[in-house]
Amino acid sequence: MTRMLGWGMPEQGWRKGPWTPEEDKLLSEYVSLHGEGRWSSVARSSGLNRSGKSCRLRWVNYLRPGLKRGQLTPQEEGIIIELHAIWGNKWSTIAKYLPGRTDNEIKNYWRTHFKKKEKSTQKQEKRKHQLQLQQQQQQEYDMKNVLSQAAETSSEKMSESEGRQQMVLTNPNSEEQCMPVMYQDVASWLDTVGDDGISGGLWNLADDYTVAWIRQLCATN
DNA sequence: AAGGTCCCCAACCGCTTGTCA
DNA sequence: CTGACAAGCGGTTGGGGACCT
Repeated sequence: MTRMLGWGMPEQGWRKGPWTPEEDKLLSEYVSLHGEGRWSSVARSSGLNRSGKSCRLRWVNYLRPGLKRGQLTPQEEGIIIELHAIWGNKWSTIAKYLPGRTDNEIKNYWRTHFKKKEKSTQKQEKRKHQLQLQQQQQQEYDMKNVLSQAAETSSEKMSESEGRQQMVLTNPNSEEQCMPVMYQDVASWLDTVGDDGISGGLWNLADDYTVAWIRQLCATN
């Protein structure tokens, strides 16, 4: 069965995979003679056994004159960060502000350089959550010990001075009702740990230029 | 040295949008 | 208005090289 693809040509027969130098030459010559556009006729007339889609992609991302090759500059990286904050994954829109760079290139760059940072941030969040749980469990455990001791001496009320932990005993046999009213602020504790421990990872991964740019962005926002 | 893992990037795929008869 | 086709876009995949164990 012959399946039709988006560009109105049969799937059978089109070459796929990496382009050869000969194919590049054919495509470049054809486009320089006839101009960009009408990609399906490029596919038919140029002698290339490639779909129009494939021809367009190859031209736009690789053969088009004026394309920059190689690593993005810190300035370009900064522009990407800033524009992505505005437009999200509108790669072609972002690409318009980076002459010589393609949407595909920017998209790939974002995925490899910033997604991993996002991933590491997620790991940090997970770690933080686990620590919170551990902290909570430890406090509950401590609390049970305190309660069991307290239950021995008193079954009424126990309160400590202001600004410190406070708890209310209603029924020593019911765990739920014995939950403390006030706990130490776990988040504030995590904040103190976070500077050189938990949240340090993101900035270790980010290069200086990125950090500088993000700081600059934060300062302007 | 060899096998495994990670990273980068070219290319493909499917969906959406624009244009025209 | 509608359907067909062309073109564009963003997400995803897969190959190959670099790096690690």
